[in-house]
Amino acid sequence: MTTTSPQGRTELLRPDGSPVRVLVVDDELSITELLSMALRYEGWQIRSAADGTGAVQTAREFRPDAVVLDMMLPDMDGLAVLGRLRRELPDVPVLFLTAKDAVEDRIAGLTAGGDDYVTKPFSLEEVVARLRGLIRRSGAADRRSDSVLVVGDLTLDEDSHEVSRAGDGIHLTATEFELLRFLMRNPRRVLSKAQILDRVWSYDFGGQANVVELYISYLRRKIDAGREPMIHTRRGAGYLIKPAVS
Amino acid sequence: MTTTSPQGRTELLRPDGSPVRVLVVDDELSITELLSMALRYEGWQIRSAADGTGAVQTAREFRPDAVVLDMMLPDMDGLAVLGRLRRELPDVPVLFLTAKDAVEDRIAGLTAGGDDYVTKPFSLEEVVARLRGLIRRSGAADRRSDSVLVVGDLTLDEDSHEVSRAGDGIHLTATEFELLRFLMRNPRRVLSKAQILDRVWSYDFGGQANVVELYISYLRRKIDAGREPMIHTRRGAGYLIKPAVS
DNA sequence: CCCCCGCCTGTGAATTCTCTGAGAAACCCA
DNA sequence: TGGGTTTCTCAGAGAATTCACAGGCGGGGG
Repeated sequence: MTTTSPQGRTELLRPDGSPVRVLVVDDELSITELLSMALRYEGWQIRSAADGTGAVQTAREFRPDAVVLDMMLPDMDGLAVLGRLRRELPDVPVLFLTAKDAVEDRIAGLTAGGDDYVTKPFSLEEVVARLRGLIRRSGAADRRSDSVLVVGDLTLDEDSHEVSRAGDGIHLTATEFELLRFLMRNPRRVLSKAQILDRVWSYDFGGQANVVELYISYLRRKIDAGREPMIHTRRGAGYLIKPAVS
Repeated sequence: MTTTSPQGRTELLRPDGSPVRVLVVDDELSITELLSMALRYEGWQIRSAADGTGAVQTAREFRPDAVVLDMMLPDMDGLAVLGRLRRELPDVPVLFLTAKDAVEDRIAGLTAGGDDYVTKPFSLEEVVARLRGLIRRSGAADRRSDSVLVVGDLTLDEDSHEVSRAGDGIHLTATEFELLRFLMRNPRRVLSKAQILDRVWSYDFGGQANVVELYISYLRRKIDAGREPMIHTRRGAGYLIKPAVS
């Protein structure tokens, strides 16, 4: 089931109307804090654990609808944690966090079961999107909720990553896609460059804030090119997207 | 929930009808005083603390709906304070105060959880507006409260920063927008130039008082242009805005 | 009725913000 | 390993915004 808040954002809910529950497992406090903050903001209920033992314990009583699991934990191997979690909650989808250079083949095998993974350092947009996908597909949330964002004649499919305006397919790079997704999930709302940076770029990004301007520029070329513009600048405040008409 | 006071101002209230509670944390007394005064004027209940330890302590018993937190505290790092606050009050939104040049510093990720920040020196309008936004979105206040101010046929949307009169969109600059917002939040009430200056301009503004006249003039051109005027001068007292049809 | 003070507004300059081209570095896939 | 793609830095151009200054206007007290 989905519901629309007054701000116009759509939230995932469980069939019984209660908030989705997510368990976050990572030994770095800064990561669990960051994720907890961001996921709570999605309207989800969050519990966190710092090691495998704690994870299994918490899972038993919290009964989460999804788990975010760092593969690198102090007390036991990620696979072992996964095994015990599965004994506890056979059907819960898991989003793995892995180091960039980690053995991807092992992960690949694991995600065959409908799970998914992101590499550190990740962007929050990425984590939230993957998690939404997992929860949606697991059936914990109402299945009718779909994965297509629409603003005016612009559509973005979060599953297939297809974007089109007025029927014309548009090719976007990964970063462009995430930026557009963030804008489209907050239509008609001014988003500051800081907000965009925090959400779309990795948490360890230390570069110039003008990458946001740059990517807005890229998006405009692809999306607004020769059409009625949908992406608008609010000088001194940020950017927003809205349907072309009105 | 929102309610309208006898003076015609709309106030944010918690679902149970009690006033919103805000904790202000800053080591400079002049800042906490300034903020406390301004926020009390909004009808909110304010408590303040001068350091991290005091902040956590006060938060524990005061249970604020929002926190204003200076990132630069004598006893501990802003992030450390944040962590402890979060342990105490997982869902409370935080408005960070940061020095202008320290923005890049370690603000990264902070706005991701729905939090927000303003740079010093700030204007009170800015702080109040951001705080209202945070509280509104956090759900501490009734969700029916929305982000659109209306006076006569003039509307101002705080989310999209859009302004229109009788359906015609009007483009305002950042300062014009803040001034109009202040006027519209106090319809039919005379606001002195001093009040406006204190509220809309940064607290360290050292310029000529006639910027207010100047910006009123700008607003009139854009809003009253060729229409029944809504912005009125009370010679010797100040300005006020009210619906055109008296 | 006149003058003073407060208010209005045109001009222009300094500043800040945004956009975008060019190119280097990292990345990806074969 | 090699070429195409993507990400990001740097820097200059250009535009928008802010603000000071100063002359003009006009309301209303005397």
